[in-house]
Amino acid sequence: MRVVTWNVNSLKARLSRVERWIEAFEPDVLCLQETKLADDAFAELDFGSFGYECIHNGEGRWNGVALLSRVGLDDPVRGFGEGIEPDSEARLVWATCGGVRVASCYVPNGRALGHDHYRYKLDWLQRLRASLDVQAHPDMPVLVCGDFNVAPDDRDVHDPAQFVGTTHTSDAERQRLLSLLDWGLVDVFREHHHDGGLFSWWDYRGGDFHKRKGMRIDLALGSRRVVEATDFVLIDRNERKGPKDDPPSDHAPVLVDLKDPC
DNA sequence: ATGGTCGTTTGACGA
Repeated sequence: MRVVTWNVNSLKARLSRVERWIEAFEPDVLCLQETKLADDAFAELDFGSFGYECIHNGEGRWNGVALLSRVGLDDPVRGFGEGIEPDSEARLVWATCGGVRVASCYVPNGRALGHDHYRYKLDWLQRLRASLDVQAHPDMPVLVCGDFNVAPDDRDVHDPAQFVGTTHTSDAERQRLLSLLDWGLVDVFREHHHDGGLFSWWDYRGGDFHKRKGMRIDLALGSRRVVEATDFVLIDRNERKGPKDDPPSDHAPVLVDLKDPC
C-alpha cells in the first residue's frame, strides 16, 4: 500500500500537477494539506474518476486538508474528534484506509516565538496528541501524516544556527512532537534515512531550492505495525522543480510504501 | 546587507 503526504499550497493552483503526479505514482492513499478550498469546491473536483473516495475539511481561502483513498475510506472524522476542544480552523481529518488509521494534518505555522499563533501551534499539537487517544491505538496500524511545521532535529534544517530564536526548531515545538512519538509513533523517513540535508520544503524566495536550503517538516509518523511493514520511504524532490508558468508547491510529496498486508 | 516568491486575492497578508 502506497501512502503519500503532500502540502500542495492550493489544490486549485496545483490541480494539473497533482493529477499528473497521481498518474505517475499511483498512490493508494493521498494526504493533502493547504488545499485552500471550501468543502463544496473540493466536491466539484473529480477524484472519483481516479478511483478515489475522499474526505475534505476546508473553510476556503486558507488551510484545508483532505484524504483520498482507493483502498476504502471508513470512519471519517473532521477535526480532533469527540471530547476535544474543537479547532477554529480546518487542519485535520482522519479515516481508516486499507486497515490503517490515517490522519492528514496541517499543523499551525506559529509565525514567531511568543506570537498568539505560536501558542495556538503548541496547543494544537497537544490536542493532536489527545486526538490519538480518541481516534487510534498504538497497537493498531496508524499513520499520522502531514505538514507539521516542526523540524524534528538539527539534521532537518540546512543551518540550525539560522533558526535560533525562530519557530520550527524551538524546544517547546520539538517537545510537543516528541510527545506524539511517545504515544507510540515513529518518524518513518528517519527510520530509513540517517543523513541530514534531506528536506521536504524549500522557501520560494532566493533560489533556496537550488541552494539546497530547506527543512524537513512534512512527516509520516507510523505506529509499530506500520514501521514493521514499511518497505521504503522517499521524498520526491523532483516535484519541487518546474517552470514559472506551472509552478510547483513549495513542499515535495513524501511517499511511504507498506508491504501488504500491514 | 537586504530581500528575494508564491497564493489568496486586487490590497495586504500569510507562509
